Amino acid sequence: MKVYNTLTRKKEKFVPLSNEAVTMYSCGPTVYNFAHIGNMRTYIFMDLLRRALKYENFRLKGVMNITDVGHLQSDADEGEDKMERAAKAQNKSPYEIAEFYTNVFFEDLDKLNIEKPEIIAKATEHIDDMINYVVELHKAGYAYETSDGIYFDISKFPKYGQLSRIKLDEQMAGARVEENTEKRNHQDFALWKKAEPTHIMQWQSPWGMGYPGWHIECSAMSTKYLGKIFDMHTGGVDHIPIHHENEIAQNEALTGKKSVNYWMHGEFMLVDGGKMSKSLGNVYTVSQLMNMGYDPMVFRYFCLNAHYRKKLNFTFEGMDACKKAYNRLLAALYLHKVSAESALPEKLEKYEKEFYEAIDDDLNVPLALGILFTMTKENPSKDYFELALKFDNVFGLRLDNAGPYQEEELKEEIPTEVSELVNARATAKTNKDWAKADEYRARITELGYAIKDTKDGTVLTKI
RNA sequence: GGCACCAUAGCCAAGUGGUAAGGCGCGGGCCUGCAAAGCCUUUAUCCCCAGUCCGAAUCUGGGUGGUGCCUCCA
Repeated sequence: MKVYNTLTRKKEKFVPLSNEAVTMYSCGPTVYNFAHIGNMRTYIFMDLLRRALKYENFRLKGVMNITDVGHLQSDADEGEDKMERAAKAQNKSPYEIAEFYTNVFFEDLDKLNIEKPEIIAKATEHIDDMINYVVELHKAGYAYETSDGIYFDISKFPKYGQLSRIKLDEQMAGARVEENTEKRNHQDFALWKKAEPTHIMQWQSPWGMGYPGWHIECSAMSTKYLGKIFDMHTGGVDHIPIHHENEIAQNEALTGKKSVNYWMHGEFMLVDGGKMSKSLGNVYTVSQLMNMGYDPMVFRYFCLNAHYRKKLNFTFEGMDACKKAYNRLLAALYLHKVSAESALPEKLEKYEKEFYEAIDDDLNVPLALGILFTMTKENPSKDYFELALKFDNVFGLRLDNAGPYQEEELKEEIPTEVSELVNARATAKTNKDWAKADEYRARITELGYAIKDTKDGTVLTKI
């Protein structure tokens, strides 16, 4: 498989360190709030990568972190802890908050048919590993203590900035962040923070009570489960400049060796052409989409329709298009499912090869979807259905749900006024009184229902 | 100010040197009393300018426009 490596900014052939299993670390959620659809896009990307690797017969050892430790609002060492703020707002303990949102997160993964990585690592269960890591860095001279914590000394790691390709001296030092005067370098980041007595989540450490910095969490846990050097690391593009840069510094300071061979990042999802943000009120969750009548698979399809390294603009117009496309896809596949015919082996081979090449080329899933659509246009054959299911090992679109095209069932009760009109229209139709029939239909429409005459009878849908 | 990405039909989106996948929509047709749904079918020369090449959406240079990051962030 060829994958795009952020480190080299090139597509490279993927060669694992070991034949046993691909070692992959994926940045997971901070569980202080609902994950939104932008977050989920990144996990869908991770899932596609995992599925594609499996399709190519790699075995996997994946780790995903659950950040259930509070981190500060800003790296400027001020501001409130996110977990604590949520806890206060909901009058619960941080652990309750974390548990609640962790569960919701996994439910969302399930809804979107995202496979859980083999190992799920909670930050609060790895505090000792983090402390040990900080101690090591401190001993080796890469960290120093200030009045409020232990910081990583960037100047001791000259390679800093290799992933994002920033030049440190060109950054606007302190432009939007209050400088912490005790820090030796502007980019130095906290490995461990000393806690104020009021801070709820804190642990005993060689530096008194405190809590870990965000970046050390991922380094400690990836090292613990995957070793100092592993194959792949995934995350969102926003993590490139700070979080992953810091991880590299932490991991490589001690070994002097490249810690991750392939860095892969999923692009952002935009909403209406701009950034998703709570203040703009354009943040959606999977549950909200479901309440609006969108099956989670429609959202997954929406994400699959664009390459993972391209920004994807979320609009409801786009979602409607995908909803239709997805439903038609299932309907088309159903014709193959119920067919007893066989397909020409050379055609099956051709589609399978095209699909493989698309996936193999840095996960060109949009192209692969196009291939699937083209295949469904073939004369119905159970073989095409079987092949589609094989493709679905990568797509994860639950194509086995293929069934005859169905109108959405009305979830609510139909008002008697409407059902009476439906009956009256049926009578008028039987009497070939078209004027009356059309009049009834117009009134049904006014009441918010659409009426369709199918060969199996009249169907009502909500407008 | 710095870094990065992007610009393909009405919309979404593949394609990165050999003559524009796929989806939605629109138009046309079949079906229907008429509609709707369904099915069939049609629909672009690739932001602008200059250059390289037998040949460029694809490479180079210069513009213009958009987005993200540089602060927690998927």
